Formats: sequence, C-alpha cells, structure tokens
Amino acid sequence: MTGTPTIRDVARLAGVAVGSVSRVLNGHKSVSADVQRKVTKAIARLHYEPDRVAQSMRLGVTRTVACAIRDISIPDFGSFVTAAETMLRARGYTLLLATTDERKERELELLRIFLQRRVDAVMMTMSSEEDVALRRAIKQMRIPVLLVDRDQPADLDGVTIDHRRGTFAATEYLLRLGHERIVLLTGRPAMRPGRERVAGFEAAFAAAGMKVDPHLVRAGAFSAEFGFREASAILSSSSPPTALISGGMAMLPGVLRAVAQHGLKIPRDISIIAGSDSDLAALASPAVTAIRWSGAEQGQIAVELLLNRLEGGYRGEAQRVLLPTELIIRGSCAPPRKSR
Amino acid sequence: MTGTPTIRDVARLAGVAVGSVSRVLNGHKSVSADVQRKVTKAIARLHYEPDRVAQSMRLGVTRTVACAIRDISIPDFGSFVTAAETMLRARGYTLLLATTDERKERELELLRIFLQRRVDAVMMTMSSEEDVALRRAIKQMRIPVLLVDRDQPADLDGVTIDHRRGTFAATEYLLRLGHERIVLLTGRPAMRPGRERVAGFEAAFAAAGMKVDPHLVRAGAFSAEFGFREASAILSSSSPPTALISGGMAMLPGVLRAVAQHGLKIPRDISIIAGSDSDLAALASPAVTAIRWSGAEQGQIAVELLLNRLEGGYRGEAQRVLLPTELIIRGSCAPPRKSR
DNA sequence: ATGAAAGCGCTAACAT
DNA sequence: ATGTTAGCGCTTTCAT
Repeated sequence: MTGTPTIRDVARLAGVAVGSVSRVLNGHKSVSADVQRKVTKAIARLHYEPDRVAQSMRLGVTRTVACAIRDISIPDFGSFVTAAETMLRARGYTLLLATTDERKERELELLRIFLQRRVDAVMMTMSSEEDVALRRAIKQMRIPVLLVDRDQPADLDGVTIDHRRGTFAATEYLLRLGHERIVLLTGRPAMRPGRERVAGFEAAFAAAGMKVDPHLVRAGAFSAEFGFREASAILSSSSPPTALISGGMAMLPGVLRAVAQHGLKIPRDISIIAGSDSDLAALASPAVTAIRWSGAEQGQIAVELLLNRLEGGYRGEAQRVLLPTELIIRGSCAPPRKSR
Repeated sequence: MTGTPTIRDVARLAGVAVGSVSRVLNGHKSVSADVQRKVTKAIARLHYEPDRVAQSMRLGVTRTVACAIRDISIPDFGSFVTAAETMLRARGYTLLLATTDERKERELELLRIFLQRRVDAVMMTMSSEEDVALRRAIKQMRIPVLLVDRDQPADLDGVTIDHRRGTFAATEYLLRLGHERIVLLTGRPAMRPGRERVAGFEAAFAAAGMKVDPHLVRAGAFSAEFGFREASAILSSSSPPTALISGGMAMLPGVLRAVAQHGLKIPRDISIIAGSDSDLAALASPAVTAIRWSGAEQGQIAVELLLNRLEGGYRGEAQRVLLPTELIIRGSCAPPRKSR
C-alpha cells in the first residue's frame, strides 16, 4: 500500500467498513464510541485526508467559488479578493482566481473553464455589459453569477459602488469652489463605473444650472496610461481645465505624472480629485482629495449574497447592494486662479 | 434528461459509445471522420462541457496549482499572482488562491486544504522558516511546493529576490552620501527578506569599515503600521537617524506618515529609501529612491519551475532562482545636515 | 449501529 | 476503428 491513503485503507486498518469511516468523517449521529475511536486512530496513523475531488464528484458540488477580476494588482481589487477569500474559507469554500485583463476572449474562456471545473458560483467583472457573446455565455451558466460593479445582465446578483453619487459630490465640490472647466477622465461607458461617473458628473452640473462641455468628458479607460495620455493632451490644449477628476482606481499615477510633467502646481494651477483612495492619494504632496469606498466590504457582501443562494436556499430576484462612497477632502483642490 | 449533460448524453445523441466520445474529446488518433463529425455535432447541440472533476478523479491529477500569499492587496504580490495565473492558464492549469495574513495557523490549515483538494503543486510564502509544525506539514505534502522568497526548507524549489544586494546598494549609497546614523526597518528574521536586508545592511557597513549600531536595526514586521510606529519612535529619540531604509513592500506609507508628522523635510532633514518600488515612491514629493525588482517575473519563474516538475519530468535537486534588484535613485536622499 | 454495494463522469485497457 | 467495462474515492441507500 503506497501513495495517498484512501478511505478504504482507513477502513481496513480500523477493521470497519468504509461506510462507517465515512460516517465518522461526516459526524453522522449513529456511530458507536468504539468505531469512532478506532476510525479516528486509523486516520491519525495514516495521515489520511479525505479526497475532496471524490467528494465533489459524489456530491455534485465542489465548494469552490471562482472569481475573475480585471486586474488584481490594483489594491482595491486585492482587498476585494482578500475579503472574499477569507469569508469563503471560513465557510469551507475555496477560491479559484483568474485575471481577465479586461479582455472579452479571456472572460469567455474563463466562463468555460469555470463550467468545466464545476465551481458552485462565480463572481466577476466584465469588459462589457452589452456584448452579446458574453451575455449568452453567462446565460448558459447554471450556477449563481455575481457581478462586481456591473449592472447587466440585470437578473444577476451584484455589488456595486455608488460612483454616481461619489462623482456627484466631487463635482459639486469643485463647482462650489468656482471651477467651471472641469475634466472627467474615466472608463468606457460599456462598464458601469464609467457610465455612473459620467452620470454623476452631469447631474452635478445640471444641479448647478450648468451644462457639461462634452469635450471635457473622456471616457476611454480606467488605466494610468489613459490618465496620463488624456491629462497630457488636455493640459496642453489652448483652454486647459482648472480641475480634473481622475475617475479610475488605478488612474491617479498617470494623472499626477502628467500634471508634474506640465510643471503645474496642485492646487494652485489645477485641482485634482481621485476617483478612488490610495496610499498615493493620501501621501502625495499635497494629499489628493479622493472618493473613498471599501473594496473589502464589497468582497464580503459579494460572498454573503452568493452564500445566500448556495446555502441559504434563496431563489428570488437578483440581489443588489449599492455601497456608499465618501469624499475625503484633502489639499488638492482650491478655487481656480482668476487669470490664465 | 435534465441537468448538465454528461459524456453519456453525448454518446447517445451521436449514436456512438462513450469511449468514442472520450477519444474525440482527447484528440485520440484513431477516430473516423464520421464519428468525429457526429460527436462534435452532439457536443455543440448539448452545450456539453467535460467534467474536469471526473477527469481529475480518473486521472489522479487536478491541473490545479495553489498559491498562499501573505497579503495579495500588496501590489507586488498582486503582480506575482497575476503573472503566475496567466502562465498557468496558458498551460491548462487553474489557480487556487488563498491569503495567509502571515499567520501560522492559516498556513497549516491551507496546507491541509490543498492536500484534500489534491492540487498538483503549491507556491507559498510562510510566516516562519523555523517553525517545526510548519516544516512537518510541508514535509508531508507529496507534491511540489515552491517557496516565495523563503530559504527554508532547503529541499524545496524557490524564487527569491536579492534583498541583500538591494539593501547593500542602498546602504552603500547612503554611506557614500555621508550618513552614519542610518536606521533599517524590516520584517522578522524568521522570514528571508528580513534576514537578507539586515545582512546586506551590515555588509555595507562592514565594507565601509564601520559598525552597525544594533539599536538602529528594527526587524519586527513589514507592515505600514510597524513602519509608522518605529519611525515615529526613532525620530523622537534623543539622537535621531539622518537616513532610513523602509525595508518592506508595504511599509513606505507608514514611514512617510511618521516623517510628515514629525514635520521633517525629505531629504533635508532625513533621507529615505524604499525597500520596494511603488506608485507612491515614484510620485511622492520628492520622489523616493527605491530598491526595485519584478514581482511579475518572480511569478512567472515560479510557475516555470513548478511546470518543470509537473510536466518536464524534472526530479532533481531543489531549483533556486535569485532575482536581481536595482536601486532607482530619485530625490529622497541627500548628505546629512552638519548641524543637528 | 454497521456492512455491502450502487453510482457520480470520466479514461483506458481490453475486446472485437 | 469502435464498443464495453472496470475503477478512480467517496456518500448514501438498503439490508441486517
């Protein structure tokens, strides 16, 4: 008898039937103290560990939850994943993690992989809420799928951040300081955070009885590269903005780089608000006013919702949770300079 | 016939035996074009996806690699995981991810979970290289285990960063600038990065014919909290240092906070070097000189080494790769002020 | 309370 | 080239 011991080895050593070992393993009520003892001893002697693969096969359930995220080197997503994994593990689940790099083909491939691996549930971001292939692939999953900061498909559970309100508050704050030429840099409208930020931005202008100059809304990507490129371009234009909202979790470094490269001083020459909080925002000089929320809380709630379905027997409508944002006012905003 | 279709359903619909379906699925040579066609059609019709759980059970291999990391919200680890996962997926493997929070009990628990899930290999950080329980648990794994920036157990594969050389270069640089009272903040010596940084620090002093004041080496944790606490304490002391090395990936924010709180100007009042590069280091004012390396490269190599064993048939000695560091000189260091 | 045995979906060995 | 079947390790009936 070599290799990993099986339940059979345990049964043989304990001198009982495999069924009895299984019952001990699963804390079944009807097991005599004697069998209990013998089995426990055999398990310890053999260093037996039950095979979860075989259990999955037999039970038709893997106790595995998959997570597909755009980019987990972004700290907010890292917090999301950490919180989710911690909670899942406490409930006996294991996390299967993948990165999508915001690419549709990867997302489709992953959905198939998750299907084949028979995971019990999925939580994911998606590169587009409109894409037909993606929607069809999701529809074919026979398991709970939870959206991370996405609205569509509408029949799925989801945990979203209130970027709209967050951006509204940020824009309102800049407007109150007297800014008029405010630029918003954010992701494509195919993804909820991009859409919502634009909506909040426009709503704040509308509330102030003003209109947004469409030229000042750049919704192309959430990345630092995009932030750098767009900020550089717009700061070089003939009528540069007096304020800028960096509407992406990883965008601020690019924006700050562009501002520095243009020799501009914050907040004297330009006011900046970050669409997500970070060490960089907190410790830059001056510290950058930021829209803050909790990725960890998002991860925790995501798991709660999934567990509701998996174990709570919840079968109802799509569960949706909207998490609040908070505007952390620091030193990166000031009234615009009168001159130009 | 409801529920997820099985190979049996495909066989029935195609009018062939399950063995033939399996052969088509696995690209076996001897399959007639006719069977090929019928099976392919049936698979498409049913949206059949092979059950990897059943495959794992049958094959005795899961094509799953587990990764247990201290804290994946640290961007360097995020890059490690992203690179590893991308490479694993390209080879048909799936990543199972867990966070240890640097706690021994979690690490032990995870090792058991990985065993039960029958993963093919593990890569992980560990809270201690000396702990007996941990070493015994590792020894019992019958699969390849790769260490992430750890030396022990010595018979395991590993990918390490050359923190010693990195810290040596940083210290030497400060010494050349004329600093003598340099403080090193880093993690416990039970973990390689802590040990190596201390060693590099001491070697640089020795090379300059000087001796390290043991009071100035604080090896307690890699965290921002530790950085803040220790930096605060030492900056308040009667003879504060003129330079500080922040020897941890996530420590810099804490150090900068302490420096700011003490009203000190960098580099005039104190020179700072970060033990890892980050957006914060690059964009702080002044930008912080940092010891840089690639977490992504580390992740990629980790997978290569593991794949060597898993598929390359490698059975030899422990594979060890040491990754270089580079000192990125920015504006956070200057000669010490003559006065005090 | 416990033993015996069926069967989860698959692959590979064995027949034909 | 293709069909048939054993068996991977487990849980859960069904007997007793």
